Amino acid sequence: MGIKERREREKAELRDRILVAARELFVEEGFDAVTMRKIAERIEYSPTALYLHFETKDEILRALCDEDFRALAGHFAGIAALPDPIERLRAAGHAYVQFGLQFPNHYRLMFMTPHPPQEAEESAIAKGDPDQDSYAFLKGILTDCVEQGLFRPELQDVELLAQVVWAAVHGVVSIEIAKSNDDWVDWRPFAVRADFLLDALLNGLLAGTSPRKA
Amino acid sequence: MGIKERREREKAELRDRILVAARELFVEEGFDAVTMRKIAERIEYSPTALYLHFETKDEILRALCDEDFRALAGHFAGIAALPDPIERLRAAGHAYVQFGLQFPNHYRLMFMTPHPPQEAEESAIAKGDPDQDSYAFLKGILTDCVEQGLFRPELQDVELLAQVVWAAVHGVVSIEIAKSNDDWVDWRPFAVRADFLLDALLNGLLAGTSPRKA
DNA sequence: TCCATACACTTAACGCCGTTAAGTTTGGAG
DNA sequence: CTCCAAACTTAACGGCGTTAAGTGTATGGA
Repeated sequence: MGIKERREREKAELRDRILVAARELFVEEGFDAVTMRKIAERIEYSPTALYLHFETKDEILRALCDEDFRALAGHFAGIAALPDPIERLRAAGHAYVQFGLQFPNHYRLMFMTPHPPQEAEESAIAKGDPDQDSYAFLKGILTDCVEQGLFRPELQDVELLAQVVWAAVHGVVSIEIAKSNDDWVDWRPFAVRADFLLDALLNGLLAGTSPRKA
Repeated sequence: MGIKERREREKAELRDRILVAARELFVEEGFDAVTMRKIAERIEYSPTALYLHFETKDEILRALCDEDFRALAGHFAGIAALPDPIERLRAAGHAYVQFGLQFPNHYRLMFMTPHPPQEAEESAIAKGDPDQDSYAFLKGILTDCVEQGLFRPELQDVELLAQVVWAAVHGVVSIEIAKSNDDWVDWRPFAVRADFLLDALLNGLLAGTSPRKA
């Protein structure tokens, strides 16, 4: 009795088409252009049809976020192979920053917009798996740094380290997204800011006294 | 002939009442509750009356931002008196962070939301005056740090330093605002994160090799 | 084979939103 | 007293997210 299966397949297909359309709108027309009506028009269904697949618009956005979080994790591919954990950390920082600049609308949705607390995480991302969970990936790198004694000896809390490194890099990216066209500030080039912050922060974390220069 | 003056005074008064109402809504009901209609209801005028004083809703928000930027600068009062520029820098960081946590809706509007580029700055804030312009205040502190040789000698670009220090602190604050109720991460207490990041970054900037601990 | 039904989907509508067009009131100038 | 300009209102437009009610059709059971 493959009928039920076929039905489910078709339903999942439409669900996917909704997400694809939403993502296209996001990329092509920006944050505010993503409306239920426009998504519907793009897939040639009525707006209410979307509600058969998602409870609210917010759920569509959350699903998009999920995909984007996995995409972000994908941006880290290859980095795990670098032998030096400090190099890994730098490379991860660059990958993160590059992701943010390449997909500012997604980044804004993922990291700059408050969302209602997520339901107990049935988020389709395997939490803790570095291939899907970027935060876990970052913690993995920092664990190596700590275990190899690269950081100052009092720095042992990997969770805290991860949150702070993340915050720093997020700071540069999100200011760039929100404020880059604000002429109040005589902005240095983004890449300079990003590299400089990462270098300075690493200098502050590393055990050795001699400043590294990339 | 004080009639014209009286008229202007009354007009300015209503303008102020609009801003006050908008700010109240902001604080009491949050970001999305600030609508033209609710502002109007609060001051007991019709919604269209607002358009006699502001061209668009965005202009109201920009005016609010202006006030908030001055308020932020006010948060730094007293810090300028501290003799040690490093202490000033730390204190400024704390003041900034405290402002962000106390007024998350304002902070979100000021620093986490992209705005159309501002018109040639008739923004009512005296750019460069540390009492009104927080960015100038930060640059002042960093200029002192550089001139007193407290930073590593290759760090001379005060503009870059300001942008990077700001980015770091903004990172912690904005992640807190956007993500604090996200259970994916096992958050360390906010104050710990903020202090740790500031300390680590300062360690990376300072000339001396011995890590400072606050 | 025919019918009842479950389900995917649509049409129409509600109550919001920012904003505009077209009146209405009113107070001071001539 | 009249006229005008400015301040303000009412009514409306088009768009938004979302819901209620109705339609058509494929399907499983008789």
